[in-house]
Amino acid sequence: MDHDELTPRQRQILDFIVERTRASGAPPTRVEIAAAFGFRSANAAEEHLRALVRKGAIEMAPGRSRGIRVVSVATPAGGTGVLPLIGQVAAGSPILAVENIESEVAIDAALFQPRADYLLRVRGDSMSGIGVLDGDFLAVHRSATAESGQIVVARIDDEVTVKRLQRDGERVRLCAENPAYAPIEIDLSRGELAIEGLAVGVVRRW
Amino acid sequence: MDHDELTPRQRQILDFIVERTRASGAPPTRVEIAAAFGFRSANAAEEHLRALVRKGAIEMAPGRSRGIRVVSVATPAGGTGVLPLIGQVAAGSPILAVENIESEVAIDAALFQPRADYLLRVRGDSMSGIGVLDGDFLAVHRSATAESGQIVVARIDDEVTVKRLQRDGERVRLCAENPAYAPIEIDLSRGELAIEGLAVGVVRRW
DNA sequence: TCCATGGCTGTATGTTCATACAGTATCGCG
DNA sequence: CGCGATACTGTATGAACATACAGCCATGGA
Repeated sequence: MDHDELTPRQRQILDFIVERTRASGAPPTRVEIAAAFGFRSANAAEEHLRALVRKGAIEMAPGRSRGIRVVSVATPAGGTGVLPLIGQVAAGSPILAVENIESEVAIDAALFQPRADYLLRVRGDSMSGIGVLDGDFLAVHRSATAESGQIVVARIDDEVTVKRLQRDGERVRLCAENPAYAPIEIDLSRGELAIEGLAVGVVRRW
Repeated sequence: MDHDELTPRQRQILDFIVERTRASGAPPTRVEIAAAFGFRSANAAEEHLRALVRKGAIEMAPGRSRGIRVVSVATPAGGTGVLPLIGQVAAGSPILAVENIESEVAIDAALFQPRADYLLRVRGDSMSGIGVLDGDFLAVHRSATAESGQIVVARIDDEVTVKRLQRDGERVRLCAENPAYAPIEIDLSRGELAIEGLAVGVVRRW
């Protein structure tokens, strides 16, 4: 984890290993490392590798060719996440109901904070002011509550909408981020508002 | 690409190579493949590998240990893709150089079309007109060429920038999507423009 | 029927690789 | 000053690997 204590030379070696692994599909050998750095002896590479193992930057499988593994630099907490993509939400159905799931998208849910539970296809340009366009996928974290100022996925009269929440005591407003749309005023005491989740990110494919 | 013509056995071998590469960090050797399938001869693995090369499923580097590379790009079951996230590009360095890679993000590269090769952190609001904001991650497909009208990642005077390309014969313009920024005019014959890639999507985390 | 292809066993050879041991030189630290 | 750590050169050895060649058996065309 904390291989900040690496010497500059050791960091170069580590970088080379990462780069070479990515480029060629397998980690380099001692001789390849030596060649890349101009060492006349493969042992120089060997000793650098030992230092990297000692400092926790890599692991080595004994006796195994190209048995170098870079520790932890790569994936932060491997999330082999697949998020459901919600297209249109049928009236009266829960958002995550099977019939609403258009497909599954391979994205790590932990990319977003708090973690995303699903992607919602945005329709219309009511949020264009904050760069959320028609057709974008909104990453949504399920939550029944929200704080003033947050972008929420809400359900009003059985319709799912994305708006910015503004709370002022008992009075709540759902504001579009587009001057062409008027805010929606809601009286909480009548309980017409159901918050479905918080917007935590956007994914757009061109 | 279309190795549907693989026999069931060959597909098993290919799957094993993919799995093993992911699990151990390097492709398996002939002996390891033979051991995994119970072959009593490493040559059985060798011949399977040759068949896979013939059918375009893998490539092999001659004389190189663990020199197997799986050609297929869209990882099979949904794709556990990981894209490098490029923060700031050091002047004079290739975009994908290790020192530019800030982290890795678990997103299926095949989510985008054409496939994304890396994510580039956007700085500034010059593309805010099309919903690309400061801090967004631009999904980029590597390409040295682009057509008029496309959003490109280009390098001018050793600086990486995102703009819309407009080509008019020998004259090329790089336009911001923000009226506050003036278009950049470039004479192609002087060769000052290097196109690094095409924008294929956006990822934003709030 | 012959022949190509897939799928193996068995043996062998030369290269690639990991790794140990013996040195040399520099540098910062107590 | 001496010691340990870094950063190498040089040599060596055995295990790991890629890969060629010689066969065997089955299946599915031509």
